[in-house]
Amino acid sequence: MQIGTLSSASGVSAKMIRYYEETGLIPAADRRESGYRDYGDNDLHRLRFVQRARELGFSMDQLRQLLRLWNDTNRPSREVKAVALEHIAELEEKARKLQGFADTLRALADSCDGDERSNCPILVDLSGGGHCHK
Amino acid sequence: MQIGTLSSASGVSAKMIRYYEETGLIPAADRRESGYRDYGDNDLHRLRFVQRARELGFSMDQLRQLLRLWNDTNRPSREVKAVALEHIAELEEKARKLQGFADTLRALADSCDGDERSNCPILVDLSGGGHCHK
DNA sequence: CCTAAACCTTCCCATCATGGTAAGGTCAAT
DNA sequence: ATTGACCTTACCATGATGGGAAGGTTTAGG
Repeated sequence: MQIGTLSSASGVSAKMIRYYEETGLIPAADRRESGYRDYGDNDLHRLRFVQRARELGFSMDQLRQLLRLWNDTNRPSREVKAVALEHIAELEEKARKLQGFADTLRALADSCDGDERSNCPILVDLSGGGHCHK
Repeated sequence: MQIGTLSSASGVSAKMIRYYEETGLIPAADRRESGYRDYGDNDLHRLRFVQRARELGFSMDQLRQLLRLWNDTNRPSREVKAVALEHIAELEEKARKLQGFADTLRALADSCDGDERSNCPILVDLSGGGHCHK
């Protein structure tokens, strides 16, 4: 299978497949005489795994861990669960932070009339209003 | 005021102040004969505004909009509110997406024993388990 | 057999916001 | 005059991705 076929079948762009190889996330592909990369079903399987994990927001570092565990059929599920839980904590922290920003802004927006007049509590707050004693 | 003083007073690194100038987010600073940048209170005020908005997750593009509105004391508050609401929607969408990832993973992690045995539903799912008829 | 299209290869550049570092100029205090 | 703290520009790096150029390969059609 050529890289284009693998790309279509896995949903990962050829560009990214080469990048994953270059950075060692996946092993270097076999080459034909022409220099073309040549893949097999196991490569497709692995790349689909990578794609699924990326869709779930795992970083490439976490993917490296997951792939190591994925290759080792004898690793305890405890280790996999630990990586997953760590990632869950990161995701939830990021989500909370963003929602916090949204809530802060929402409160400001609610206090802004949003009409043709120029008075705007949003800009006043961003300017440091309330913290400035001048 | 030199750039270091402005940096301490605003909480924005000197590096980023130069970058903001280079990309046109803030106007080019006055220069002394030595070539040193020279700032005044208005610059500090503007940079604090920028810093507050960055803390709230506004992109530099949105900041450009906000600064334009901030400079124009006669703009209707409607325009400011529109930028804020747009950003709120973006933040909430990102937060929802991350929380969705977390929920998906949480369900997988809950079904994983996390013990010394190797059986792990998390990896099975990431491998495409359930979608593969093979 | 020749050509054109559709592949593939490597290499370089860009993103966005930020940090680091290096080589060199300036200023203030000792 | 020296030292140390400051400033300047210029370049490189991040992480994950896309874009494009310049050139080689393969395959199908005429």
